[in-house]
Amino acid sequence: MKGYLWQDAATEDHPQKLLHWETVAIDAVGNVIEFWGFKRNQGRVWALLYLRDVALTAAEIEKELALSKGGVSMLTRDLERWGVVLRVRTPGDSSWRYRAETDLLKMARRVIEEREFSFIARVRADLEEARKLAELDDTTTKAQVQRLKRMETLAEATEKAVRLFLKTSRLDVGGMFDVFRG
Amino acid sequence: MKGYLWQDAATEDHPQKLLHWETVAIDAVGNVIEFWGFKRNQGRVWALLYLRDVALTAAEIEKELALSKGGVSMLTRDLERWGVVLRVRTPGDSSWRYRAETDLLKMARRVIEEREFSFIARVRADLEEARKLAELDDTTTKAQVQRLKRMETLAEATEKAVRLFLKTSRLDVGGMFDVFRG
DNA sequence: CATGCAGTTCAAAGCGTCTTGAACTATATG
DNA sequence: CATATAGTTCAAGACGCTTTGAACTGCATG
Repeated sequence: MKGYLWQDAATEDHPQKLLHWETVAIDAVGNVIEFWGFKRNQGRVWALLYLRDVALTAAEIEKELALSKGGVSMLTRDLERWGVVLRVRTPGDSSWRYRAETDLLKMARRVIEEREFSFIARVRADLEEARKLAELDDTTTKAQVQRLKRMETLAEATEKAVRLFLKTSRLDVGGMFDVFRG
Repeated sequence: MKGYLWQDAATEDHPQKLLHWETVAIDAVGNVIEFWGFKRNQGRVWALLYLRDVALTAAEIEKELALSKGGVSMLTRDLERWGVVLRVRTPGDSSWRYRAETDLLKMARRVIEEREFSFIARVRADLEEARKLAELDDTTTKAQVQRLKRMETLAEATEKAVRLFLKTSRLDVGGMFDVFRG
């Protein structure tokens, strides 16, 4: 059972340039994105770039969010790979800058689709295998086979629910995309 | 990002009385329940009791699933509290026995309702607070307020999606309850 | 009411993931 | 092409959750 810690990052002793409301919003996004199974700091970096609406350097991100140099490098790479952050090089500038590109739900959906579906498929396959093996075994009772089938039903219901979750989020956010791009 | 390890518990060096298909089914249930944010072993204990369909003692559970004494005590207490396992004392028996009572989805739904909804409510409240604070600040641009509103939309969409997930699972499993109780 | 087994508790260990920071590589610039 | 600065990598450390196991409590039974 995952614990959701709500530590205010501004509690740190590092000098913070972030405004209080920025901290609140950035951490809120960090928490949602963690809920979706990503790293909290991936959400925080995206949120900072999105709120500021200017391209920031790695050094600036590092300072604002009190992250390490290596951490920013990895986090921006992840966000870039997922297409939610763009890396730009302004002429006459010696370092890269990062800019929020699109919304996060796209990224969340992609992962749920790729990872969670295959996960549930695997569970279903295992339960099916177990039932088939049990049926070959003389000592298995009819009631046990029934119960294995009921477990399969459980997994199927789960898969169906997740599928619906994705579909809904896609519909819901159809409108949201426009808002985001507006 | 959580890794889902699929280790076959039968790989252990402990003497196993579990049949192979039992192991497969029990671990599959453990994996789904972990996906829902519970402990893998809570699912495994429930699955063992459900498959066997007889009341087992803590010592038997401990042996079958290769768990510790203290672990079984805590796991059965959790399952009992959630109402998915019943503790029974047969006359002339010096120890308690445990029996699977109902399906697991009920328990998963309850937690998603209680914990995840309040979680998302908190995210929404934080984003709203941030926006209100930002609006009081002269240096905040209109675009920034817009972006904060868009983040709220994101959280709202998430909440809506989770709500739909619950509703569907409840409907879906309306039928499943009967199957489970059949 | 003594004895032994069943059951509980919780500090410490285990384990997996995330983050750090120092060494390294790549790139811009004089 | 030398030097400084930006960016990457990854082993080690930090952190949080789960499990263990030994000390403890409670309960049944003679």
